[in-house]
Amino acid sequence: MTTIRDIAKIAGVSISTVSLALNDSSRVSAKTLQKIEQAIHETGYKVDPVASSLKSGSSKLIGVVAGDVANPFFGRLLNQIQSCAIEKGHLVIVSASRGVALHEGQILDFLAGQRVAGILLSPHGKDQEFIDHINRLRMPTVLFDHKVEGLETDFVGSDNILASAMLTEHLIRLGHKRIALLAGEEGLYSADQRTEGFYKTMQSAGIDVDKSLVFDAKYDGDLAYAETMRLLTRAQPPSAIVAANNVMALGALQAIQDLGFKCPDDISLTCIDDVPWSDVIQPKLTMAVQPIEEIGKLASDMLFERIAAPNRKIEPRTAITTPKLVIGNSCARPKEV
Amino acid sequence: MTTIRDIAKIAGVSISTVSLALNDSSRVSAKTLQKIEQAIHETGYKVDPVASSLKSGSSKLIGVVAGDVANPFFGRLLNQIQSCAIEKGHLVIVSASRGVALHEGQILDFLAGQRVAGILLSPHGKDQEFIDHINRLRMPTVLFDHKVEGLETDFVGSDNILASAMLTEHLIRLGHKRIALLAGEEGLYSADQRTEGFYKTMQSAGIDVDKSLVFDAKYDGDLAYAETMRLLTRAQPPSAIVAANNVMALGALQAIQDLGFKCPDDISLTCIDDVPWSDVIQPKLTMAVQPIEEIGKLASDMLFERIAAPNRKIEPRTAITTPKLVIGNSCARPKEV
DNA sequence: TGAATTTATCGAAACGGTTCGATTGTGTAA
DNA sequence: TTACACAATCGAACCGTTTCGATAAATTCA
Repeated sequence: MTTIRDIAKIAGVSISTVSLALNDSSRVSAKTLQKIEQAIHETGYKVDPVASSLKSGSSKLIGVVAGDVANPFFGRLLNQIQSCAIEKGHLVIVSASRGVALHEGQILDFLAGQRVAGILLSPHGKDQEFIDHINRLRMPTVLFDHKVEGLETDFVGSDNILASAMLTEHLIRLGHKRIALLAGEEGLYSADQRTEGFYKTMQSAGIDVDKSLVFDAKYDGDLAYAETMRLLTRAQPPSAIVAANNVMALGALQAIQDLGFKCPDDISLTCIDDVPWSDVIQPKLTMAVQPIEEIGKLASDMLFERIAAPNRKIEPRTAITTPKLVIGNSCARPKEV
Repeated sequence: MTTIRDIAKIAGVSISTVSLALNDSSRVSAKTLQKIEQAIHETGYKVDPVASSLKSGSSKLIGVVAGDVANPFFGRLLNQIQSCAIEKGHLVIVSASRGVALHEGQILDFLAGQRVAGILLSPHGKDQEFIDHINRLRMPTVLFDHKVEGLETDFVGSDNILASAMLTEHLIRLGHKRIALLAGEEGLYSADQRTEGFYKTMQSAGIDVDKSLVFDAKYDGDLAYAETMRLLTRAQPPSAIVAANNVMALGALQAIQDLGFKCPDDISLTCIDDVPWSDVIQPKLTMAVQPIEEIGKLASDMLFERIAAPNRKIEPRTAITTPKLVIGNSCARPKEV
């Protein structure tokens, strides 16, 4: 491998001059710069990122930590983050924080150890210890998906309350009153917000929520399947279901089909989040879709802004994207109204 | 930050002794080891991975390079690789090789620069220059999905020929003769194999392939959509379609639905690859599914075996997994037989 | 008991950069 | 001409490890 020493020797200058030229070409004279560039070109020299990280304390890597890496939602997000990162000459270390032997904190430590330039995090933890941990890293951090109260970082998410409100409102307008909610895991920021949007909308429509129609299915497809089975076979079943995410909606749809019910004739179904290839699913689901690529772009931009200006003090920012209501044919008027 | 120097001072030994103890505890006496461990425990010391990489030439990172990061197929694979890596104390740098500003070779160089312990690669290139490039890296490498002739590395893939043969055979048994193929991009290893499996099966059944029914849709959903439109509206349309991957199948299905055709009544459809939540798609597709998690596990195991024994010469291995035929209800007997 | 091995530990030289303070050279104002 | 500012360059220390060769101590063997 050719090192900076070799370049210095070939160009006939000192090592420090080469380093200076490499990091800020205006610091050396045009003549020297030319000699150095020539030497670099001849040898195909590349600065060693590891050595550089060791001394400078920062690398061309960013860390992305999210819950479920297999969810297509995350795939699209990662894809977007990835292109943004590459544009800035960075690569992405990605890790799941759940369902993995390592604790979320350990993963963050690992990333910090690698001197990543910044972290994009969909946090799982939310207690004070977690907050302290993040603060201790002193690293550009942007949260997405889940906001953590008391943590002074940037945050990008979509308007969860609006999303479930949209869907609930849509159903109410069709005449539904007995609306079930397949909620996400209680305690998770996005899940709680989505639940809140549901309750609020029902309330302002003057409809009492039947608590037995609200179930914490923890964003899990199988739980949603089981609960939908129960909902459809009970006395006084709901006439519509709001699923707080895509996976649960598909679980519910499966249950509906397996029981031989027809959607939307027997029951209406809506959900938050996009479903891959939703166009070919019959019935086409009515959904509140989040602009995933936009979220990825916003989060990346915020992060790289901080990375570019490491010493400047930037006030924590919050970006909330607006979900879009996509009307399918999974909702109809309730049978007896 | 506490460094190895601090530990040495606290334990009252030299730096090199600490390093020795850290990397192979049998190299130091029990008494010294105990003192060192005590000091580490007190301070919460962690070795600096970057400094370690610089000197030792290897890190606890592995690189994964694949075509399309947004495809759920890759999401599930990544998920699997990820857990395997974490089990071995490694994290994953992931990058797309296509549709990205950087060239595949540059990404590999970047990874090598980071001293990744090994690379999992679904290669895009296949020419001699590419082969030389990989060889020059001298790094544990496992290829998946696409095999490159002439490259002496491990390879994990599924039996593509068998996969398309299964589907074609299935259709032939139902009585189909005019079968269309939506092929993957010509020149890509997996695509060519899938095409080969189709032709072979048709041949041994004594059916002449109508070349106008074979179309290179480049694994692309939109192209498949357009071609299916053409196929269905032409004179003498096919009675069945084999799609070489999931994305193209969904494009085809969309076209079928948009034209008001019924699957499988008007046309049968099958594909290679799993489709996320295929159970709720009507009709449920008949598919040859690859054992994604198994592929991820096999590839990771091979890689970490090489990483664990860096100097041992291991002959290149090839693992071919067997796809499974999943019967849905997207295939029926052709209309007039 | 003395020589030959083995074991435990150490000092110092890397690994390949960055960066600070010092040095030299050039142009400008007094 | 002297003094001073400023630009260009340099030497050396440092980032936090690993590892090699050397040394000292302990053990084995004849």
